[in-house]
Amino acid sequence: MATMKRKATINDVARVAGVSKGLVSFALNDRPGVSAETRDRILAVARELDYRPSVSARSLSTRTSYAFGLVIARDPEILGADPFFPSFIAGVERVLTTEGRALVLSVVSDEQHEATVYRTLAADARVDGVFLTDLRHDDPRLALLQELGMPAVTLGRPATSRAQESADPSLTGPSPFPAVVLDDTEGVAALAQHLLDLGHRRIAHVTGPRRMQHATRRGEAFARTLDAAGVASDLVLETDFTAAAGASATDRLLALADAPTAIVYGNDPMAIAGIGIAHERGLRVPDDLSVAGFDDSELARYVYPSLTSVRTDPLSWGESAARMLLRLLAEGHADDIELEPAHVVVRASTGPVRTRATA
Amino acid sequence: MATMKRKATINDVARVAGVSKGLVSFALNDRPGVSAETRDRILAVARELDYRPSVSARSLSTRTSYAFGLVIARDPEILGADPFFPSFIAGVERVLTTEGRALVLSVVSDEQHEATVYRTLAADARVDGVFLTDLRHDDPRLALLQELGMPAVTLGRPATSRAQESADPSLTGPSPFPAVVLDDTEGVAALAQHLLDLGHRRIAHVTGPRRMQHATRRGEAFARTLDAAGVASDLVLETDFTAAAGASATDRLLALADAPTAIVYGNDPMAIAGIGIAHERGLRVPDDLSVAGFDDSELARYVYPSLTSVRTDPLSWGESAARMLLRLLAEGHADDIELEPAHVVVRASTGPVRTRATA
DNA sequence: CTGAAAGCGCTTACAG
DNA sequence: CTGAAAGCGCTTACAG
Repeated sequence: MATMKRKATINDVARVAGVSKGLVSFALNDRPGVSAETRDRILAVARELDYRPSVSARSLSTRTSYAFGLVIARDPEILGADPFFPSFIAGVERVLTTEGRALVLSVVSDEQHEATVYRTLAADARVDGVFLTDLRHDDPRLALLQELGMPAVTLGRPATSRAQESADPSLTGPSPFPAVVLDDTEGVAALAQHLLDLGHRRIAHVTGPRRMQHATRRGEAFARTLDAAGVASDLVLETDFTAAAGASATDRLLALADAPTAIVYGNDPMAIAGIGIAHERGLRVPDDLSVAGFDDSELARYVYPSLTSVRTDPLSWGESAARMLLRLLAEGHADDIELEPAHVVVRASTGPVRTRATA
Repeated sequence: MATMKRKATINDVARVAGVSKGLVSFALNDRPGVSAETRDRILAVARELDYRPSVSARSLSTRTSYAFGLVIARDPEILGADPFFPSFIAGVERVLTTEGRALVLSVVSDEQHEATVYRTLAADARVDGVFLTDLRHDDPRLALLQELGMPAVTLGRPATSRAQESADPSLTGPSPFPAVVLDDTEGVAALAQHLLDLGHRRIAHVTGPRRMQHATRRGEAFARTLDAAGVASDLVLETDFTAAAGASATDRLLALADAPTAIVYGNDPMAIAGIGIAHERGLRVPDDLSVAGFDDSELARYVYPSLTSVRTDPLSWGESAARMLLRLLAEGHADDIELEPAHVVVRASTGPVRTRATA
């Protein structure tokens, strides 16, 4: 196991194997045109020398970086509070490491800076493709990435689906990128129904930023379910996903003359903060107020009362997205993927409406 | 603003400026030997052409990747629950992006796989240096990175400080790397004292994995403070930092005949889970049980009761670590940095011991 | 102060 | 099936 002083290069392999370095390259990238025995010999030598192709040399030749990018435009505080991204990233990693790809991560605190980061990533050819999360309405990144010629995979299908795309594909359609879709509307609708079944008739929705498509989409699914039951769906508050915003939204809702008996939040941290506010006001959960979160983070099961939430699966979302991006680059296109839809996990924070003295 | 079809290369700049590409390179990297006016002309042309040096070409020439690495060996679930890393990463990013560096992130679920990742990062020359977090006792990464010749910065100083290093620097000392230190012992000691002052005499400590140096270090600081007050410091439970582990540790502690009146946890999620268990058992916090966390995550302020915690500052930790790694690479060495020590943030989850009927 | 040339370690037509 | 050569876009001694 003598550690070699200098890293072996393709020239070393060629010399030892007694062939040209071009042939080594062919053998290693198993391209046709190398006899079986020559290839075997070359591979044996490569293994022997512990040869690993230089990424930067390959990159320069092939104009490929062998890395994918993820740009997250969220405030650091929110990033830390919301377990979605760490899990998503872990899923991405799980696939990339086995494929010899690296993940280049960028965190920007505001969406203004975002474009600069993508441009730099593209100009420096740092990454071969990117993951697009937190899709927004009329998301400027779609056009930007197209302009940059940067392949991408979106989490969720942009609002105007590719199916409705203009017949002329040369026109900039709504989404030029394949999507890995996890239907959250079903879970949201089931959650709304769950609350209706418990007798709630005054239900509030504390959503994420409206400019994000998933917030709007979930909001609509939620409202539809309430509407279908003849229950008002006007109690909607928009937040930035922070626990702080969740807390203050809860405060406002509970101060209402006609306060809700149930509140559904866009993520678990906000719901947990909501429970905190309820307790502070002397309300019992779920006797006086039912509360539900979203994403079903680890903590949901352990807070008191344990939190009803909607389980998405960020880890496998990450895995699928990574595999899709690999496929997109290898084959030039990739079909949309549908993951298991989100589903409700009922715990102790939601319960039947307590019968009150009729107003 | 006509978008150029082909990216400008150094040759384009040289041609337009009427000089050799070598001179362009000198001017851009402002090295001596270029007259002021020539440099200005070259820079003007570069700007005009929107020229950006190719990272892979530079990398190949300089054997530098212009990227730093962070390998996290934690289970995805824990990663998601613990806000430390997202904030730390955000801090790192804040510095790197302005310096034209990228962050390559790797998440591995177990420490066995860790070595492979570092070796690959080094063999592929993916990164110029790495951040070492969650330092362990006799951490194998120290020797590994030395063997690989990979520069690094550690979060916290390895247990055996560099000051105590053997006189012969050629021998593998305890830590060959500079450290950015955030003293957490002070905050932990202050927290212990806070509980003592409230009258607690039976105080438990639910720590992170003992193989991690910060867990041991904090544990010692905690025990020292209790010992100095003549209070037993034997109630220590080790966990893996998950909320699940925090919950079960709490369960065990509260089932004790001589159950603690206060429990301190190694991170906030565990403390929040602890509050959950206490409530489930019909205990009131802090009347029947005081609870405190660590790291002071956003949620701490919004749970009920709001959580006393120890505030470290992952964001500036990340910033400092990034700056230190840049300096280490630029100048070949860097001095250790001491950040503001951690301090206690007292909230509603800790309170005076309730007088009980004496047993 | 400036230019011409070699080299970093690969890939890829182009010949044979 | 194999070799020799050019090229990717930089940096860096080496000359002048």
